[in-house]
Amino acid sequence: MVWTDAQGRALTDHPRPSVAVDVAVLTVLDGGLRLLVVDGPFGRALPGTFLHPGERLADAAARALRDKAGVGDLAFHQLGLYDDPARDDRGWVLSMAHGSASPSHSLPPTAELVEIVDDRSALPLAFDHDDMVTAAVHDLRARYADDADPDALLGDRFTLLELRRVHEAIVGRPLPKDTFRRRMLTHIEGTGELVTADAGRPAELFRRIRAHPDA
Amino acid sequence: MVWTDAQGRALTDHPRPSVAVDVAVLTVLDGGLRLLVVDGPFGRALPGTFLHPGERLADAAARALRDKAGVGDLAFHQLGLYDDPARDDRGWVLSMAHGSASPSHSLPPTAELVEIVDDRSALPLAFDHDDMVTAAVHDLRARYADDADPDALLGDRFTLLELRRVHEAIVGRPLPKDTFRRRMLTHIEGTGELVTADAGRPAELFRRIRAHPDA
DNA sequence: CTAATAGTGTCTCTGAGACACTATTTG
DNA sequence: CAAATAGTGTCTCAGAGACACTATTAG
Repeated sequence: MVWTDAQGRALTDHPRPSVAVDVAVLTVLDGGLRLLVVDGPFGRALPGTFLHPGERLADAAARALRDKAGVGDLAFHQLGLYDDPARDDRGWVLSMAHGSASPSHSLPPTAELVEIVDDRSALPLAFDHDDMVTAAVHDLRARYADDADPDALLGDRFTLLELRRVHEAIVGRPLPKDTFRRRMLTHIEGTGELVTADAGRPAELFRRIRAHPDA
Repeated sequence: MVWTDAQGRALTDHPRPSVAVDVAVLTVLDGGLRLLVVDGPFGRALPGTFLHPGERLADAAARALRDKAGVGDLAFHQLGLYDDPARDDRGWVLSMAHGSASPSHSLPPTAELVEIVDDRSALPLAFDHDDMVTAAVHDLRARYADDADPDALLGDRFTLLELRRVHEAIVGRPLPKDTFRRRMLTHIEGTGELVTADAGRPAELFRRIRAHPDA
């Protein structure tokens, strides 16, 4: 049996698009957001690849990160499918944009990180990757608005100052320390441990609390 | 010049997936959420279609709604790309799920509307369409949480009772009328007009306010 | 001691929820 | 008049922001 679409054409008669995945990996460095980019024949671009036959999108995205940028084990999620037929000169290519956030020390030292300015890459990217980056930044901001550190940009344990620096980089403005502390205390819990910096009173180390208590 | 991927294969050598679009159209009827479904060879399913060569996803989704369900002129947005290689027995088919909301009176009288119970279709759907519906319901709820009527489920003018009924259907629980009124007054503005129902004091008609004042 | 950083007490403002009240219509 | 629906006054509670205060370290 051959399945046909509404126009009576067999499925296999349809020219099909190539499907790609691209991943916008964001990180926090020097108090600001940065984006992982790779250089290729089209200039600076997000790490990406074409979907292999039968492959899952998540697997393709992980493969792109590994092969193009040398990073592994990142969590990411879908942002949107970019579908302008003219978005790629090579032909009809749809690309599923993914967003990810990861601590800068987990990226290879050779990784090229460009600044995020005004929710965009400071250096222009190939294809429609600039739009993907803006979507990734907005998505990151939305997910950090109501949680402490959902993407584990910090390690298991962290001080409230470290957590606040991460949030400030993501929202792009300074946050009041007292309000921030009280707001976060519903999402994190103190270990008894103290850690001392160069000067001043030692800070307590906190850890994330599992899930939302209302879920 | 022939572009190749990281494995050195030419792009055109890749077997490519079929790409489909599916649309979860939600509406409010009799105080509850309903879903527009169509009957096909696989049973009840969301209206959908295969992407035609060079076509935009939005155009394909609009075409599916027109051809499969007889509805036009709906706004929708992307929910996610469903990519399980085994999701469709006919072969390798990726499907971009879209969500939409539209007033029930704008749907054809013959449209089949199934109830939404517990964020799912009361009747099971083909493929992975049940998952798409749940995503659409959550998306709808998120977008109505901070706005009056972003998808224009009501007409230009409406009473606060009508608006509250819509929100109650979407969040799935009754809402207190006084709090709801005060919360909505930042998103809507009163016309001077009054409208009288069967009994009781006439209600004022309101309209949506353009955009968020903080944007 | 001072400088520096961590953390708290408290006031104000705003918004949600609860509850009772007033206002305006039909019959 | 009673019934029904629209809309308001007001109290309480919770959370955000502002500001000043206390606490604990290094030197």
